[in-house]
Amino acid sequence: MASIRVFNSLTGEREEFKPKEPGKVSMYVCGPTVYDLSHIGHARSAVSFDAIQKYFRYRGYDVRYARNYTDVDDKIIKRAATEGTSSEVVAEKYIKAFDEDMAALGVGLPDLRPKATESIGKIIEVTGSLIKKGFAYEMGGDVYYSVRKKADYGKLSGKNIDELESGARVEVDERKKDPLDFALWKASKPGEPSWESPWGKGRPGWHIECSAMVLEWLGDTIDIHGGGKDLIFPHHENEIAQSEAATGKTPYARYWLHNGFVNIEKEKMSKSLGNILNIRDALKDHTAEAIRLFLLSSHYRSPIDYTAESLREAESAVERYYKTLQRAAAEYPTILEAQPCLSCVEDRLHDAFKPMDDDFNTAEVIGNLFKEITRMNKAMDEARSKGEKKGVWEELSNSLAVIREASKFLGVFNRTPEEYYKDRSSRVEMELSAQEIERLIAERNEARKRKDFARADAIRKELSEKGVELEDTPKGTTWSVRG
RNA sequence: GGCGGCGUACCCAAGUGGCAAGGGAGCAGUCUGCAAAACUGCCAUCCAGCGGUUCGAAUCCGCUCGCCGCCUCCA
Repeated sequence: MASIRVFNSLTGEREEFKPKEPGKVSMYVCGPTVYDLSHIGHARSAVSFDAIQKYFRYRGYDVRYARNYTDVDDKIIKRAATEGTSSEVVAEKYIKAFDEDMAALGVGLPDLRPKATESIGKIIEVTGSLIKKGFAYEMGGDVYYSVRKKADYGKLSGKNIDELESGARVEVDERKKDPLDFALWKASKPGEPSWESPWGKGRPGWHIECSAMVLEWLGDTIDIHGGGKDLIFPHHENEIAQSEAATGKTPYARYWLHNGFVNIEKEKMSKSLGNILNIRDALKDHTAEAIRLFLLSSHYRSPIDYTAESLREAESAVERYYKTLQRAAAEYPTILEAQPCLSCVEDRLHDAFKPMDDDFNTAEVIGNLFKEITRMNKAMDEARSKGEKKGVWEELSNSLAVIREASKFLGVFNRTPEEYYKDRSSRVEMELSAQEIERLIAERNEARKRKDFARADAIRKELSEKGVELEDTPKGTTWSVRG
């Protein structure tokens, strides 16, 4: 079996993926800080790594995948204050919302979903050992990591300490020995969530929690660490520093994978622009499947632009697939239920999925799936014009096999046409009931039989104005709701 | 100022040394009472520009122009 190549942010190159233990993959991806609804950027990260994780499994790896919830943080505390409630309540509320959004997008549950607050013991332990080893120091109840204690600080982001400091954008904190030193442990103010520690009551800093959760659940060296590109500095840089200092083992993560950003109509999503797109708002306008297809239609490291146009295109692409399925089922009953023959398409599967082995190129795989869709339609067209169905069933079955295998890791094209159209119909406020539509279709077909095409066209027009589109097929008239 | 990325047709987007995937739009045709869908054909002699390396480059190197990200919480 061909090996998988991954782009490693640490080296800036594509490398052959060699896990620490053959056949096994340990993987950690930074999850959300749960102080608000998650946005389309979280969706991209989650969907990208979901596909990656599923592909490893598809390829037979034994995967242990963790994605955390940061449930103790300044923003959560602030939010709790404005809502007049506790951090715990805020965190729980948005963890639930995040989980719902992920489920809607078909993101599988990671094997482990640790919360920062559940690893406080480990955080204190790691912090303590960093002090003991001289990498961290205590200052009035705070504990800081000393970035100058390890020579290789900056190796992930390609920065060096002196240049960072000349940037002078780092706030100066008198308690720190060096402006770049970061908090491992923060003394808590009254009313804030806090835990007893050797340095008094306090709470963990941001970076240490991920290190602690990784060390606690996955070990000293993991295979893959993922997250958004923006986390490279300082978050992941700091994670590497503190983890490698604490364990004395290098590397902390063998491969670092970072996904690109989502822009909205060519602009960066930001609070100040007020263009943060929540996942649930996106789901109001588009099907989850179209959103997922859109996210996977570009390489995970490239920036992508979320626009009304690009989503409409994704929606059309999804519809093209289900229309083809619907047609296949109409012309070749039971084709969708039949067991496909995987051994018949071994070579095609290999060719179609090969791009995944080169840094998870989902975009190219999707392109290959559309070739299969064209192939299905072509076979059915030829059979119809020749009046000879011989061989078509196998042709359809083989293409379906390829698409369905891909859907195991892409997470799209995995529904029946009925489910798809039902979902689309339910998204539109229907002025007409299904029964009413069926009645009008029957009336129109009567008119067509009488060759009363004026009446027939009037009914088509009437339905169209209400968002219902008709299609006359050899098997009768079908209708769908315009998305 | 420092670090990094990107620039492929009307739009989106693969391609990472051997004669430019795929989706959308458009045009023409087949089919259809009409329409839609589907299918067929057309749609980048060229991959921001200029040099260089090479038998051969969109793909490697250099320079120029343009866009973007990070350096501060951030997926």
